[in-house]
Amino acid sequence: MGSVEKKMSRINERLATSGFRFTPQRQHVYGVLLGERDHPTAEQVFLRAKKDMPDISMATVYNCLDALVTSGLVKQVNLDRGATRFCPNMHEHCHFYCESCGGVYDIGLTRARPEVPMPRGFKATHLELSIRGLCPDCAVKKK
Amino acid sequence: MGSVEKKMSRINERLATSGFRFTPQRQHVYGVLLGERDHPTAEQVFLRAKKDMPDISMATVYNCLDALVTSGLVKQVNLDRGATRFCPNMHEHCHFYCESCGGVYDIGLTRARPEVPMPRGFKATHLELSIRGLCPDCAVKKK
DNA sequence: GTTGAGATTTAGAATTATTCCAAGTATTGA
DNA sequence: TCAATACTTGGAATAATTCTAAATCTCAAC
Repeated sequence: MGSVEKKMSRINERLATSGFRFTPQRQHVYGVLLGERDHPTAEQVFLRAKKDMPDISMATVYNCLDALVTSGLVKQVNLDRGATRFCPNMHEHCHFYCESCGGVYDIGLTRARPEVPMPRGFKATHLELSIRGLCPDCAVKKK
Repeated sequence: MGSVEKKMSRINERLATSGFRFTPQRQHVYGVLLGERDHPTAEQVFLRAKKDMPDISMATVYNCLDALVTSGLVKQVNLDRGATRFCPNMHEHCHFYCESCGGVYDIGLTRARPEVPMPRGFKATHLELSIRGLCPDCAVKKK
């Protein structure tokens, strides 16, 4: 069983443990995210989802994305003023944001996570690292 | 000369080196950010700025914020789906986002920045660390 | 299997956040 | 002084997200 199939099989229980139902729309939206790992916006997910499920609505796409995020199957990525992007990669990694083209890329994290001393009272649940700069294509063009 | 005055005196040259003019509106917007360090949205900056400069417009606030960000005087902070927030703290630090109340707090970074192995071709200009969780107030309430 | 409660989906309206535009004003340098 | 350019303003336009109400579906209890 491939990696994508494994992920798809986990969606049911993951949704359930967060109190959500497993629906064709949620499965399909998750499939769209797994299919093209380019950190699409809700709008892009909507357009892609409509190809195989023409009646799906934007409201449902938002609902599905929210359910997937809450269930811990998908990450929400906010790197600039534009639309939120979505990422089904739940391995520890960080995001690279290209300040020229706006593209977002996953960067693997090999080292241990950085230690941050929390001031008294703050309860951290997780840590996010992002990097801004130029992606390879834009770095070449800017020279 | 206090810290705020020092910062205000630097705004002129900083804007100039980025090709912007030093205007009363830009000075005032910067002052608003320095005055209350709670990571306000553009809307909040607008409301505060209007108190002492009643004719300033929303478009100008966006223009000023953009100029300040481009000049390296202010950071733009995107942690969730909501409006972009602005932060005049340019010391190395990270942001704590409270998932309950949406508040944003500066957290000092004592340790060295984490090392991230960049894939070939990517040119990183800077690194951002953010932490999600519960702020002290919300942590107590949730118990 | 019927029934009822609650979850989900849908289209579209509403709201929020940001950008764009055109006209007037200010500033700069020749 | 003049022209070019930057800046500000109000309002329109666009983009992103949330809300609403009605229809549909699912599950569990009966």
